[in-house]
Amino acid sequence: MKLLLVEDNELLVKELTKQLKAAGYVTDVAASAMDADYLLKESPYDCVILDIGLPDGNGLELLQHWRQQEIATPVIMLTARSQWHEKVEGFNAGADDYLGKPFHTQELLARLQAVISRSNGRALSPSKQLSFGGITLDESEQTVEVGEQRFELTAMEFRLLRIFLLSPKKLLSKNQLSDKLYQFDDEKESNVVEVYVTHLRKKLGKSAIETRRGQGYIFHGLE
Amino acid sequence: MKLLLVEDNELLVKELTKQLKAAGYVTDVAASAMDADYLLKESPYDCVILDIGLPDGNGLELLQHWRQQEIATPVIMLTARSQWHEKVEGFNAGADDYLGKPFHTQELLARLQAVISRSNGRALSPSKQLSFGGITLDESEQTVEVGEQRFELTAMEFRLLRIFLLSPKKLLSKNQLSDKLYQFDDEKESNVVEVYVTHLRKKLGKSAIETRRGQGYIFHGLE
DNA sequence: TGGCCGGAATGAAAATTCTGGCCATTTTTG
DNA sequence: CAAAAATGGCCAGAATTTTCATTCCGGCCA
Repeated sequence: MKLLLVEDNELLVKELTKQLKAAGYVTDVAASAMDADYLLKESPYDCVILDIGLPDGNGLELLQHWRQQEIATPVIMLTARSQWHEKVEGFNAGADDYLGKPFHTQELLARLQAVISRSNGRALSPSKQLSFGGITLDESEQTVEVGEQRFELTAMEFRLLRIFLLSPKKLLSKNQLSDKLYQFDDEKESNVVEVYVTHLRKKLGKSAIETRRGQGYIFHGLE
Repeated sequence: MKLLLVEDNELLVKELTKQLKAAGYVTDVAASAMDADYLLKESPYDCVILDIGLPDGNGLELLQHWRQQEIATPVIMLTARSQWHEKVEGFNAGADDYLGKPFHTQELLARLQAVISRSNGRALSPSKQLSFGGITLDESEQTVEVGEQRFELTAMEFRLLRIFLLSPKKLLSKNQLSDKLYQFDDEKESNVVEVYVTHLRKKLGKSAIETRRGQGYIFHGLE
């Protein structure tokens, strides 16, 4: 799961990336509208967290620019607490949600979950858990429930499984997967994806993930 | 489709040949101007990728030499990013295109496609696909569209079909075909071409490729 | 120091390519 | 004109290459 954080306050960036990482997100950071624009066109993010006040331009304009180009990546806007009118404009410009600063990280995480699930066409269960075909992921505990059993997941396993759960029954190529698993700049030439598919299969059962030779993997749950 | 890569940087050569192979090209490599000159006279390449900075001579001089001899093989020059003046000289010397290093492989592939199609007198469709008589080749996916149907192609089938599509309605001998299908030093003494013509006919329909006994094949598309 | 991650190595499995052969058709030859 | 030779179509098994599964190991961070 890959996020683009557009924010120039270094302190905030440092803190947020730490928290986001702990929650299993990979985060690229852009400190300016220009960088953000470049990065968004380079790789597919699951969500953009966009500060309204940017050094080289207005966050809102950037967002409008994207929407005009039919870039549909979900966007959560960050605004100063008082600026209600701006918030409203934010909606009109096509933001999917907004958050007044300062905010609790928990709040941001909750909205991320909601926005990303929605954009993948998946509704969350009332208990806010991702689930498909008898396999349920507990995001706060980073554990998985398979039928009666419950397993702990390593960070990597958790991230991979979440990606599968967001797009069940869909073919995902190894490149798509590693794009979502790793940062923009560390291109990997290795078989980590395969390795972790193996790990997940040990916990979920062999048939939960089908491999399409030469194409990628498909997540089926327990059938 | 056969390329001659003239480049002495081993690392670059290794990476490029891999990518070119994946895109369905057969690539011979020359590390020096002398080798390049020799190889070009030995076998008919569809395009030469020529580094301007060679150990035993200047790439430009080599190119000029060829053009003086009326060798018309398309040439794409590789130049250091900054050297604009050299680029211009490149055109004067008869290069068909140039590319500043470093470059994205995608860029090179796009230009190869363009240069090769042009030199065969075939224009690409706006969507950059080769097409003739109801048969359309998708180069990025390595699939064909025949009327309503779509088939996947193996690497060999893809390469062969591309050759036919570049020269529709023209007689191509089996030798010409296998020249373009295999590397300089691993000429096949067998009936592979016939075998793959058979394979293609299964997908394109029997009449798409006419046999001229004792001479070769002619590609007609769907009539 | 222990668990996790990334990468390499190894072996298995699958897909593709190649080979040789046999048969059908066309061309050549006596 | 008929028989022989040459050529191409096509198949099935062998060989090769590609892709994937799995294990192992060094390094890193907590």
